[in-house]
Amino acid sequence: MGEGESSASLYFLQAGWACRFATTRGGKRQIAAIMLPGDACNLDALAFDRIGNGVQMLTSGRILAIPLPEAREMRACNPQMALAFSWLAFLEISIMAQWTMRRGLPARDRLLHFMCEASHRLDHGADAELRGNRSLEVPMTQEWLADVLGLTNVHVNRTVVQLRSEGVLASNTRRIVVPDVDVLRRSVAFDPAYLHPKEARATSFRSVFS
Amino acid sequence: MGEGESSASLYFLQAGWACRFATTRGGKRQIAAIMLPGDACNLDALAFDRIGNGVQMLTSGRILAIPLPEAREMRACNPQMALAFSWLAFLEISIMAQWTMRRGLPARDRLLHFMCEASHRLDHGADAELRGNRSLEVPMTQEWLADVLGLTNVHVNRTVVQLRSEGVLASNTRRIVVPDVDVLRRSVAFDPAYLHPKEARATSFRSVFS
DNA sequence: CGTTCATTTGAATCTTCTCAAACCGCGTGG
DNA sequence: CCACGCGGTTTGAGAAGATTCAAATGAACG
Repeated sequence: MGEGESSASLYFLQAGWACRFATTRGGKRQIAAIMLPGDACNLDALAFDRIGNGVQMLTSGRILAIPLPEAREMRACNPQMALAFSWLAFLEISIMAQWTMRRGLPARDRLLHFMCEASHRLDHGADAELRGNRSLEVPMTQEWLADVLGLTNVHVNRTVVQLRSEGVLASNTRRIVVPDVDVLRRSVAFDPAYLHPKEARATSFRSVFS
Repeated sequence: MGEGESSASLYFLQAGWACRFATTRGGKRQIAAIMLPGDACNLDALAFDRIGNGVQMLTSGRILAIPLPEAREMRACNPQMALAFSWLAFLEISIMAQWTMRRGLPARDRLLHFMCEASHRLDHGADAELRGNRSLEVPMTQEWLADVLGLTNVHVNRTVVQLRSEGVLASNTRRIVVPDVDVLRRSVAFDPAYLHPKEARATSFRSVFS
């Protein structure tokens, strides 16, 4: 799905990692959000004709597509569904506020904060396989990670090398690995409240879309 | 309204400037959004019990408060209203994505981009008085602006001084002034598409809340 | 094996921050 | 009327963090 296009369906990610991105005037790719199992890829299609962001898979995965008219129908006729949609939208807002905040942190904290977010989101996400894991695999090259964090790939690399020497990270090509999530979480200040982990992710909802 | 509190009402800004902010662990204030006439201040109260951000006025103004139960009632019983709420939420998402992106720009562009956003939003906002003005008054100290842009007040100042010497800005104490918005818009790459200016801001909506 | 993509390293440079001090405008109380 | 304090702006100098450009190394895949 390219930037500025209009999409015919609403997409829900059921397995795998994906991201939403924009390309700046300077030709640089800016990743605006990452999607994990259970997340919607292009909720805004419900409201706007033209989508601001492109969407791309980071891994192989499974996607559920709901034709837009059908999705709008669901929203209009089923109040539970409408609530679930808007709950997802507000969660996105909450997460994006943190992404803005994160941009103010130094590179090391920025990277660790992102890893923490990912691990918490997987813990509460739709893919039961991924919940409560001791370790975390982030299926991104350092270059993609740089676009997520708003850093250069070079600087991300220096930071990764550093964190590896501290034992917080491991990495092979195309993957950043957190061997022990507990160690990660102790190494940076992270308050998962903004992910609203406790509040039911509209339970009826998960059973439908995940 | 403080951070982490729960709010009893939904607040709509009818006149004046306000902002949503969070305080970081380091005690620094991070402004997550600014609200202009016609904007909702705490839409997320519709979904979450505890609000992540504090809300504060930047100027005197006028606020419309709708008790939460009543707002939820409106959403549930009036499909038009529900659509309007969610349209506002998606607009917020779109704007916040740009705020993240903006953090990747150098200070000068960051500042100008923000000014452009403000001028466009005022042009399409609820306060008719403010529409189509040749000049723009941003009622913020450089220190607040720094918190918006994620810069230090010192660096904002240097940037302001520079832009003033170029004739793009003027400023007296407590106010940044753009004498000529056209000059501003020519001085930085800015695409207002993300503000979805064309799409009706749920017209029925504006008449109710503005 | 050669090609391509990703990671790593170095050196120079740039942007922004920090700390510190001076300055200015404005209102308050002496 | 003046002295003072306060919040906001301005300036300087040094340091930290991140970028750029360039090149070397490594891993995977046909």
